[in-house]
Amino acid sequence: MAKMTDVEALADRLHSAAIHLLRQVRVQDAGAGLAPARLSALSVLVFGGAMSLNELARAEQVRPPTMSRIVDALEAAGLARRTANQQDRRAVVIQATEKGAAILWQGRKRRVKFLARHLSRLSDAERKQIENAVKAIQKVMAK
Amino acid sequence: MAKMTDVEALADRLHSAAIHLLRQVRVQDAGAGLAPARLSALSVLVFGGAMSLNELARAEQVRPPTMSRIVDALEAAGLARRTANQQDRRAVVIQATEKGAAILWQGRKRRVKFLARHLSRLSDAERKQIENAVKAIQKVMAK
DNA sequence: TGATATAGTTAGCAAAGCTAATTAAACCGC
DNA sequence: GCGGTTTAATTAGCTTTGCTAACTATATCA
Repeated sequence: MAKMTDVEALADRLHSAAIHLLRQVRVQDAGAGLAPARLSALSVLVFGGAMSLNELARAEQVRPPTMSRIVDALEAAGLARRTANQQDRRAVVIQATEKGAAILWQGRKRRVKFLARHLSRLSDAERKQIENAVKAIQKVMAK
Repeated sequence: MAKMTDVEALADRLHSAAIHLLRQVRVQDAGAGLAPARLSALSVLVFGGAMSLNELARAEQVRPPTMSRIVDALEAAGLARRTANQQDRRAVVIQATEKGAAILWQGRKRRVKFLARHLSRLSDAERKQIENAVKAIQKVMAK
């Protein structure tokens, strides 16, 4: 690649590593029987608690109509529930059901165990490096 | 989260960091005017050189019919070319055009510069940690 | 040569993204 | 407190990207 600074070369490799990592992890999600966008939205609901459609759409970096349809599907599958917001009757309150939370925990466990199985082949020192790198990335990519 | 080992906790945070990183980077790709799967396939062609449809599909972890349609779109946009394989006349040879390579380099540059801008706010030591982490991840996720 | 395997495409479906337009409620200025 | 504007969500309709099943054409092999 023509004339890249060191930082750019690092950025390039970090990007590539993130892509490959997520590709492999995504294979695990097939077992959940829930399409990726739905699983991801459900995850936000389970970990973030009840929220409005706009909030959920923003959290998932998706437009409201897209999220509206995803919530339709989650509701149809009995994994989430829309209720009225009494303070603002234009808005809806979306929350995960018990069943939704249960399904999500299973999927998350599968994914994390898959990754952990790989990471366990590394040395403690290497894992420590990854931990520090994750911290640095979170710091710098936040907002 | 109920009873997670240290390695699992690290896996969880690594997973989350990768998702957030790629989400932000993907925003940059909007500027390429090329849908994500097309951009990604084109990238494989530019960096991996000419290959068959099956090889390209495998590289992108996608089924042949899906890739066939993506290549249709790349051809229609003048970014890739199908030619006959003389040794095996069932197969096609797919390669990026000059225009395809040029577009890809632009997009890649934009993406890498975006990431590099963020990474440049870190210390040398932190970047070194990320570099080591990337190496460890590549080692362990390869294959 | 005839059966089988392989490369690619076509057809048709589902999921997930978008914008534009619509409906209903809330808010605000006077 | 009424009229205009803003905001929350949905509906409609398009595109892209994924899949499987079925088909065509070529290659391979017994």
